[in-house]
Amino acid sequence: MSFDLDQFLPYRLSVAAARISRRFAALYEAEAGLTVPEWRVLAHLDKAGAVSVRDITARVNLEKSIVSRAATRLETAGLVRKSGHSTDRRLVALELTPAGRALMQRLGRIAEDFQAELLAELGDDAAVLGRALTRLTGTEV
Amino acid sequence: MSFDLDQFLPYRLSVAAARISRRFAALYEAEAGLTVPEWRVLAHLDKAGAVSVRDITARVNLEKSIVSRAATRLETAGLVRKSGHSTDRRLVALELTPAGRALMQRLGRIAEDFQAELLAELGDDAAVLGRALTRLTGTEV
DNA sequence: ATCATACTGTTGCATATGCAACGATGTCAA
DNA sequence: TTGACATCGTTGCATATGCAACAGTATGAT
Repeated sequence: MSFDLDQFLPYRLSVAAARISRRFAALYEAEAGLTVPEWRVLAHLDKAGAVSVRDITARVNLEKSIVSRAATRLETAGLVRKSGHSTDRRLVALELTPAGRALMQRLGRIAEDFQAELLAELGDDAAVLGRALTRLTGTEV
Repeated sequence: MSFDLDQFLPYRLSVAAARISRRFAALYEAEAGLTVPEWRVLAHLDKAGAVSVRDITARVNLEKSIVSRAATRLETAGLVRKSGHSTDRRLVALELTPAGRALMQRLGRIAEDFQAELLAELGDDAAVLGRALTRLTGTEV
């Protein structure tokens, strides 16, 4: 018997992730036309305060070049402020502007509503899905 | 309290899918340097026989332009043969060459081994994960 | 103090993607 | 039959990505 792509976990994960990402992107599209990297950087800055590109790279699973470019675009859009690190001058300190914080306030609500929607669709399976994703992703989340 | 990206399902799904895809790509990298679209087209042709670009597009969740270009590359590599459809001349009939079939034989085995590895990592959660992915992906798998 | 080495963030470049034309072909009603 | 309209696969173009190089800065041994 031949190989069945429809039962192949990497394929199914990839399709599911792409669909969910699209659904979510459609929701915040009206609020702000962000790319996925821009959204991740924004969300991380909201939680972490002033951090470097390297920190973001490590925490949100993105290439440093992608983080760098996303940060530049967000700065141009007035959502993020770049400044130099006090002691280590190689580092850039990124932080949200008031406009960035205001936007994340709205996006955070949208994201939480969407999360609730997904959890409702998943019902009892939600907890196990979470555990499975943790296992698949490796030790660190 | 602020929004937590690490608990956000679209993010976690996306990260997990990317990691697993990388792991799998590393496995078949040695066997054949395929892109993900090329791999999907190959796998579908192996199961479906002679089909059109449109059929593949519908079945493997890829843009038609991506399928078209992947098919062209696979043809250049001697893995796929393109021919005209007998009655509807708009359609292209794609099918594996003997070399393509031979490659899929090897890749299918690699994929099944990898699947088994993933299932082992997931343990009891595998079944629930499958069901959750089906729910998230919508009605059709 | 000096030098080799490592690290940070940006940029260049090749490639992949998404979307909208486009030419070619097919369908269907009048 | 003709002509309006739909469909198929390809291609052009703008943008996003991944990787390697790069300049600037820090670190640590001598």
